[in-house]
Amino acid sequence: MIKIKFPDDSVREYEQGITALQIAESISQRLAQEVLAASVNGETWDINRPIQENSTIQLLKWEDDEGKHAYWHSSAHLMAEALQELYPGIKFGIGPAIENGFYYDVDPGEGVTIKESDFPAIENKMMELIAKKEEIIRQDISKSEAIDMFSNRNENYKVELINELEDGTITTYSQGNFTDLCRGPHLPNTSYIKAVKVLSAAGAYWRGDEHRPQLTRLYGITFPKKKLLTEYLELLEEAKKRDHRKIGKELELFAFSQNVGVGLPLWLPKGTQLRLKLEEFLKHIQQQFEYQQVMTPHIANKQLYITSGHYAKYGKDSFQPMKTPVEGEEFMLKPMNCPHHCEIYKVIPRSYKDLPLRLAEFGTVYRYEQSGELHGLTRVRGFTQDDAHIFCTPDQVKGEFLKVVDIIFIIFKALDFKNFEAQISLRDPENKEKYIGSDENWNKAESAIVEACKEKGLPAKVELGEAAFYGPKLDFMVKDAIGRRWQLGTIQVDYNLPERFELEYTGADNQKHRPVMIHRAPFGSMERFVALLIEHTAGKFPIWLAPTQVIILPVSEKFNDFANELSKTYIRQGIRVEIDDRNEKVGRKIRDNELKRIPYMLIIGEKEVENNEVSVRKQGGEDLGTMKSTIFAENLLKEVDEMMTIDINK
RNA sequence: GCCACAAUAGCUCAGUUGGUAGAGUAACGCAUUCGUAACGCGUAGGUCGCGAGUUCAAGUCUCGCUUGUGGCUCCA
Repeated sequence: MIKIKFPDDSVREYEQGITALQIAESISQRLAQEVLAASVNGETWDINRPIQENSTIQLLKWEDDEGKHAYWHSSAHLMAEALQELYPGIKFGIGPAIENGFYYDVDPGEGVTIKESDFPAIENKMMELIAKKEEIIRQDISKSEAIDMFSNRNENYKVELINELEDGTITTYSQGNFTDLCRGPHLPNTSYIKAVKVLSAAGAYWRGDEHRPQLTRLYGITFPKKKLLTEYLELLEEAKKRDHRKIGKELELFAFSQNVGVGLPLWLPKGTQLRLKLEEFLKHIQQQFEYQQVMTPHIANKQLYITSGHYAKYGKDSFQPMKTPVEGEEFMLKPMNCPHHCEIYKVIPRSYKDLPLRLAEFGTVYRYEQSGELHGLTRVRGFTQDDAHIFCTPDQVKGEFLKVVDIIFIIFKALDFKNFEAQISLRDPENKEKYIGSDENWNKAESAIVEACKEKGLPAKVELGEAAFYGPKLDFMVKDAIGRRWQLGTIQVDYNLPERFELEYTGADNQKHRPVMIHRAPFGSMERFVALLIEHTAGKFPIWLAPTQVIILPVSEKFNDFANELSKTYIRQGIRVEIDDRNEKVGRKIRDNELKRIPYMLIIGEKEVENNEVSVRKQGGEDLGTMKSTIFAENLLKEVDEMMTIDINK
């Protein structure tokens, strides 16, 4: 007999060799039906794998990430099995479970492509295999056996993976005629899967290396109930409605023109209004944090980027230098603001008393992003960073870092960005030659970031090898409507540029010292931030940002003149007003659609005109009754003012 | 840049096996007019992304390009 301990610390005794599934059965039939995987002494196991010794166990269901993971991982195998039947000779790469579903990278062979139109056939084959209720069987095999097995089947991708594994740790999972190299865990059989959907096909380089063959990545998702699949697909449809590209067009916020060029956004009047309010908001905060605003040109002599080191690294992938009438003279569009700010630093000799020096600029930069990378406002070729560079002493780094984190928190709170993730990007210790700067400086910078996060109680994921070539960074990531992660706020420590630009300050010891530079952009870029803001709010902006704050509706043509006068008065006071004077030509349903993104609606009829009043409805339909038009304006301006003015001491 | 898919009126989309280009909505005009659940009549709007090819005939088939979309790689 062995002792099995449960999450609630209760202990039961079972026969040696019992499985998690049998344990579940001993508790309740319902549980046995729902359990998908089990955590055994902290390791995730198949539920039909015999347990030989005293263990701590947790039964994992669909609601548990590990349960879902096993479920989707088995689904990936199921799709692979279906593909193997439909495309003889197909070779397999890797096929993991992901956040929503799973994928499998496959090489269907020379000249064979798997297209969207083939998806139904794949789905049907999967359903067929499910109906067979095939057992999924785990097997330990030796490295040489594994190599033999997969070599015989020409599975060169798998053989490559096996070669990197240690003998004695290799397992395979089989179902029907399909056997895959796999660590598991998996479902006991294929019949657990009830609803399948192949979602998309995409190219993916083998092992993420663009110099290696490109495989076909098939994305799919499965569910234990048909209804869950339907709901998921509906959710995706709903999410599409929040797409910033769609809303940006509908609300006339921004546009693109092929004549201007791909990836170069045109900010329309309403979008500009929104963006300017955000800039004003950040300027106000920065003022309180003692930043100084600067302005620099959009181009610079190529030499500036040779000095900064950027030309060597990015020169050939950038917008190419432009020539001048002077032979040999070349200028570049600026891809970042840092070198310009370094030059500002150097204009006058600096003392330790000047530090920290915080230079801020809404700086527009141009980067030649790969054509396939461009995406709405989130990835463009010309964009404006809410940039600032903090020049400080090494001792001030941590303190300044913490203050920047505060600014980012203030912004995310004011705009209700709750689900952000923080990521600390450090260098890859295996590949130090990829980075510029001394070991000592890197270690200092990296520990400053890690400590600062700890002090702020900010749970941050640490990623090795994700650092910029000049220094480590802390990024804030936010998800878009369909769950893609985008980097917004960023704080980067840089010991490199001060070195290259030979920046100095005179210390209290009357000696020259090198300052440290912190790059930071709380929004990241205005373009990307606005994009994510649109997706988070679905275009229903808080009143201080709303491109249109008030819409005036005269109920009849007779009152159009009054409405027009009122609108002019409001606009002069700085309220953003629109008139809908189509009167009753337009039905309420249309108006509701049109108005759902506008905070206030003012209805003008006979009574209102007589008394110089407005009947106010709030976004969503709440009736606030009638009031003097001047009172409404005063209240609105006061409300906006309060939202714009953040007191950092609170 | 690579893989897959797409492109028809300002917007959302239909257009069968190749046979002269359609709807809704928005815009404009006339008529109507008091708290909105699409008033009526009318007008205008398209080189079917661009360029070749096949054909008596191409929105539809083939090829190339452009732009967009979902991924991969990249992201100073």
